[in-house]
Amino acid sequence: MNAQTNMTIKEPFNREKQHENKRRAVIRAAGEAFRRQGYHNTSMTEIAQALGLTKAALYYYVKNKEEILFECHLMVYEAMEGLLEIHKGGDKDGLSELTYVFSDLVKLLTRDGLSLLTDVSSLGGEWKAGVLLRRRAIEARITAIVERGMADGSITPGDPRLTVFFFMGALNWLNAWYDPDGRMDGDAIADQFTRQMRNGLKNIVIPD
Amino acid sequence: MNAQTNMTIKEPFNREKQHENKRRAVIRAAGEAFRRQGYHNTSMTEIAQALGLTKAALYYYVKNKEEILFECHLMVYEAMEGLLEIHKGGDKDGLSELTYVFSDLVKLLTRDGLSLLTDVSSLGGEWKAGVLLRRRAIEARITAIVERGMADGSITPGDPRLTVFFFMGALNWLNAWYDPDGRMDGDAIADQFTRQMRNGLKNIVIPD
DNA sequence: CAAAAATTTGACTCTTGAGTCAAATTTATT
DNA sequence: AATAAATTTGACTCAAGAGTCAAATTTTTG
Repeated sequence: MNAQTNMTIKEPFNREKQHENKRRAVIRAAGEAFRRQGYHNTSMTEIAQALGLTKAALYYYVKNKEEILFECHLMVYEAMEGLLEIHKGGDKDGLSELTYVFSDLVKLLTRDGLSLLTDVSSLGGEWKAGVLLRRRAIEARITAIVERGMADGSITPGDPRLTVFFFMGALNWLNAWYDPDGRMDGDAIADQFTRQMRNGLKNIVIPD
Repeated sequence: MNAQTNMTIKEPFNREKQHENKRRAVIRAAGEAFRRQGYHNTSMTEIAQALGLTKAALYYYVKNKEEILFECHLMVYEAMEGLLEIHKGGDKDGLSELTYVFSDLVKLLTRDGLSLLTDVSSLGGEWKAGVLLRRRAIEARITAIVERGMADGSITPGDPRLTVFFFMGALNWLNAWYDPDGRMDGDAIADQFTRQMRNGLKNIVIPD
């Protein structure tokens, strides 16, 4: 293992890493703009300017605008799946697991520009299908937790899918009002949201 | 009051009414398309085709595409304000009023193509401001109900605005998944959503 | 039916923004 | 320094779609 070997192995890896990092930055910048102004109200030129580049340069990192939107979606979904993974398989009851998951999801979305985009229609066939598949997979995993909670008696009976749609709305609606640079604290939001979600589902006798 | 008088008074009125009705139809058709595909993925030509017309004809009823989007927003907000008006000033406590309002809101949005659009960014200055003002007015009215509920002890204490954002998300998220032609019953959705919202807010001691 | 008013259209212009590409520039390698 | 590889750019093409308008068509009215 001489210097030569080290270089031929490490250098190219670093190169790719550099490239990949810059690519990420592009997706990031685009994502923030998309969140604020929407996909179609954000031009490639704008995205480039946010990075001190020229539109043409972006195409060195990315196939086209649609791919950027796709990756934006994916980036969040990946993070969400990571969260689900972390909280999986505890011996807690359904409601408890859901509580932890939901709380972390809110925290995830109130941090560093990571945010759920809702514009799926701007993706063509293949890509759109991919995103929807991914979204449904996540919803399915959360639904499964809810179902488990209903089965173990911790969550009030009801249509599990509806149950999930209800509080997923809160997450998706975040983009419309939450300002990362504002004075609202992500953790405080997470706390109140989580309590509201949890109390809405807890299976106890609630007086009229 | 001869025939002449009747005509000069009635006819023009009817004319305008016809015109206004067709205008409404344009907004309606556009709104449905916007909901499904988004504003920018819907061309004026498509909207026209949905009505058996030509793009050019639309401009007889409407100033431009932006105006259509504006009216789409307004149409829903108007209906929502109507609902709020209906339930106003009962002697009920805050939570009760909120329950009725919310239930009716869900029903409103699961009926006849009336649906909340989220794309505000595609509106320019004046129009955008108008829509946001209207939206905030509605949120303020609902927030006021929540505040009253917290004051009279029917709703769990907390940041009222956060409280409202949470369940307003459920309404806005409806568009993403609810299919009017599907087999889900609007009333059933309203029932479960309302229960979930209400339980989430009810001010009782909830065990861990 | 004829005149007038209302409605619709075909064919057009214009702008915006995505995407391309050969050449220039910068960075790494020997 | 010279060469090669990576990165960036200016200047371009191209398509889509919004909006216009004079003329054609349809509807209403007297």
